[in-house]
Amino acid sequence: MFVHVDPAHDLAIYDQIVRQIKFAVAHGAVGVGELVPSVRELARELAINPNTVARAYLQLQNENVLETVRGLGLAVAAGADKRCRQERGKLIQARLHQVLSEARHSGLELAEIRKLIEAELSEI
Amino acid sequence: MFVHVDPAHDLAIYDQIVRQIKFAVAHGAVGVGELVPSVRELARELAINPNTVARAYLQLQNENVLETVRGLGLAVAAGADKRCRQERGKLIQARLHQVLSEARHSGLELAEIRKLIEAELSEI
Amino acid sequence: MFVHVDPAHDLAIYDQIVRQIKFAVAHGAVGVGELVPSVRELARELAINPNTVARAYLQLQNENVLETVRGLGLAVAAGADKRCRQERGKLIQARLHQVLSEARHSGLELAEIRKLIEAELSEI
Amino acid sequence: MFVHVDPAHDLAIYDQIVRQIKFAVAHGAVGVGELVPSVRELARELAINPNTVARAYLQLQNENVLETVRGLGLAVAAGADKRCRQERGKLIQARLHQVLSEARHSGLELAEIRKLIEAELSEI
DNA sequence: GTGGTCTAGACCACC
DNA sequence: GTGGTCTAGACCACG
Repeated sequence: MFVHVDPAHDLAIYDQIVRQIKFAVAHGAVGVGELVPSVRELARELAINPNTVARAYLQLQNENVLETVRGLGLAVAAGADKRCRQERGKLIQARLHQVLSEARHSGLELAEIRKLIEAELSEI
Repeated sequence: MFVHVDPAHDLAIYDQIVRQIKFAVAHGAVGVGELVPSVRELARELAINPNTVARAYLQLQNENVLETVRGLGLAVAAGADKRCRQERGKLIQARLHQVLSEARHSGLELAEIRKLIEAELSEI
Repeated sequence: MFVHVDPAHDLAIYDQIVRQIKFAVAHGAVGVGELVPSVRELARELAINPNTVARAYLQLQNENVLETVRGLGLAVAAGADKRCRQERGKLIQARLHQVLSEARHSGLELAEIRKLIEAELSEI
Repeated sequence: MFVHVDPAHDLAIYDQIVRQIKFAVAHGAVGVGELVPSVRELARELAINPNTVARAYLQLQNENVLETVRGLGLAVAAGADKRCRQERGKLIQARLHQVLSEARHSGLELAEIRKLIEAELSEI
């Protein structure tokens, strides 16, 4: 399964599931039209409360990532792959913006910031 | 005053105060040994409950940023300025690391990441 | 239950709770990973305000003795047992040091101090 | 002067004064019948609030360590030296009792406690 | 059910 | 005046 969860993480469990499903959809790990695991199955697998999985799936439906296929379950919605990729890009950009602007406001010089960035990039 | 608070922000009010006091200490807006505004005064100024301010101040004491001067109030602890600056640096580095590694894991090419960074840096 | 509180004691109630939880952890009365009584339950049991219990638990989290398990409660953190035992040892040593050095400074002869100690030890 | 005060100490300032006066009396640093510094003089010397000194002196009068000498000030009361020495002895004994009993209750073996004590005694 | 946060108001010791 | 502690009761997100 492409989802794993860490109850000790500060992010809510249902949110971890949401993100990972979106991530999987963005990467094509699950294709458009494919069924995701049922609420009960995923809950059993992750050893968490089914309500938590249901909540994650509900949010994914509200964001048009998943859609119900009557009698079968939930499937990845048409266009969800593209939307997930876009969202991911925007998210990263927004976070990058926030970090860099905070770094600047906290008094670091541009040169110092560049140094930090290069150090991090070379690590990856 | 060097503290302002946004109750609509997702960060807890007491945490906003904690961060801003640390920020002020790191910048020298309040020097070592100086008194910070009293609990009641800051509460009145921010139009929040004194307990909330007290909680923020309590945490700052636990982190050795403030110390009580009995009967007078709370003062910036010795060495707090240096420690706050260091902490700030580490925090920024950690966040930068997280964002960049997430960017990399989400499939962006190094060249694309650099483009985003340059765009953000030039904005600042 | 392994916690009891004396409101007449000069030590703050929340601090009594903190110490007794640490004591229980050090002794293994509650094992690593086990849940401690919920805030509301302990408050009811001790007939005190839930906020007071919450404050004690907050401090125990800051000292890495407890950690939240979302939706379930607070559990003893990994390694907390060892840390609590160490802390207890250091505390006793520090207090012993203080008493003995005060005794010496107040003019008592070594022989007299030893007499006092033997008297106390035989009592225990 | 035989009194010095640390506002950062956790003990209340007035209590620090009380203890040090008693200590001085017990040692004979100030003899029976001798005058102690006036409230104003001591306050100026220690750079603290005169009310604080007054409170300490008040308590010392209540405990019959000092007595007023009309027109002159406060003097060490007759027999105060003996009483201070006795009190000091009892205090040390009580504290020793507390530390040793806590050490025992926290699970340390008698042999271990003795080791700690010897280590401390040899240091002094 | 759980903890986390916030408000409101009280009493205390200390300076 | 100051901070420290405690009570009472509310609302929230999470599982």
